[in-house]
Amino acid sequence: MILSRASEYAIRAMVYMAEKGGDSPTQLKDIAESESIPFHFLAKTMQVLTRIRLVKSFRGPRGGFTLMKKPDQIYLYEIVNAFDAISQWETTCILGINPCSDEVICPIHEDWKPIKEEIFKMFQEKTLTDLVGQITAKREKLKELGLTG
Amino acid sequence: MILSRASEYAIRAMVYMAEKGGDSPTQLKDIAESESIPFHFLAKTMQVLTRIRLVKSFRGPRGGFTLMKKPDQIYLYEIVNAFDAISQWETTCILGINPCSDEVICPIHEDWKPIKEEIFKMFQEKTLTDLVGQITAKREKLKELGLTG
DNA sequence: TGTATTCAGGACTTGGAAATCCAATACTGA
DNA sequence: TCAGTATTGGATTTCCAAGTCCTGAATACA
Repeated sequence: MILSRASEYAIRAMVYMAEKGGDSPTQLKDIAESESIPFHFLAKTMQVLTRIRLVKSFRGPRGGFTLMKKPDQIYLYEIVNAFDAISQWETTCILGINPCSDEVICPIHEDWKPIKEEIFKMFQEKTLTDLVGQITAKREKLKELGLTG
Repeated sequence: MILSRASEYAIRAMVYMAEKGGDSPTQLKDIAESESIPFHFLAKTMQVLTRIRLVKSFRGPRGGFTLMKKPDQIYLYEIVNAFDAISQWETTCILGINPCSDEVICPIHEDWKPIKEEIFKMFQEKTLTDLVGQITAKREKLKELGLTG
């Protein structure tokens, strides 16, 4: 809706890794199955995360991925911005009359700006640690209520 | 970014019509040229607005479109929801773990919910009248500063 | 050293939004 | 009634995100 699939998958994959903890790498196959993410698509996604050094990859048997920082040091903003260039929102006009800035305002700029900032703040303050455990909890509740998970 | 092209175009087209005022219909060609919107695409967009009775269409010479209500009675929400089903956001999970509700919350639900509501409120409160004049003003300023309009 | 395992990355396909094209219809004014 | 004008709506194309496939490269361990 607001985020691309790649961003959604990346967040969920990293939260999953944070939940597993430990020093041994988490494998793509494991993540993809547990999180119901298309394997090959997740592979691409992880390549990006590796390139921007949010995760470290290990090839070969017992290979996989590990987080490069402690979960409470990994902010959602870093992940999301890798795929959705969220930082560009700053100057993107909600009505398509670009660019938008404090100098050249869009008709609903004054209303949209604070909202935009709230979204930024949300991604900038949330860390993986804040999400640990909650995704699993949600899935269980969905199952309990007989809704698709 | 948040809205589809169709929504953006629809808002701009209707604001343009509101600005012209008068009783005589505004033509597609006129709107498309003034707003730099692809003619044929706008045609489709206007068809939708006609179907949901936000505008009335007239065929033939001196035909075109007129607003079905006074500009201060036309809320952005009505327009946007016709193209982007914004009302469905209510239960759409920002991390892709659908559905999301107050009962089954997404990991960042508590943070996202108030933001979502602010966005709703913005579209629900803003009318065409609130935008009249401002788009033109913005374009002039962009031109003045030598930026693309 | 050989082989199975795992990620890397280029090429390709699919799906849906965005954009285009064209024939049909409705209307105006002469 | 006729010619010209403007919207209607179905069909098609384009574009990009999402998803798939395949070969190659690195690694562990027997």
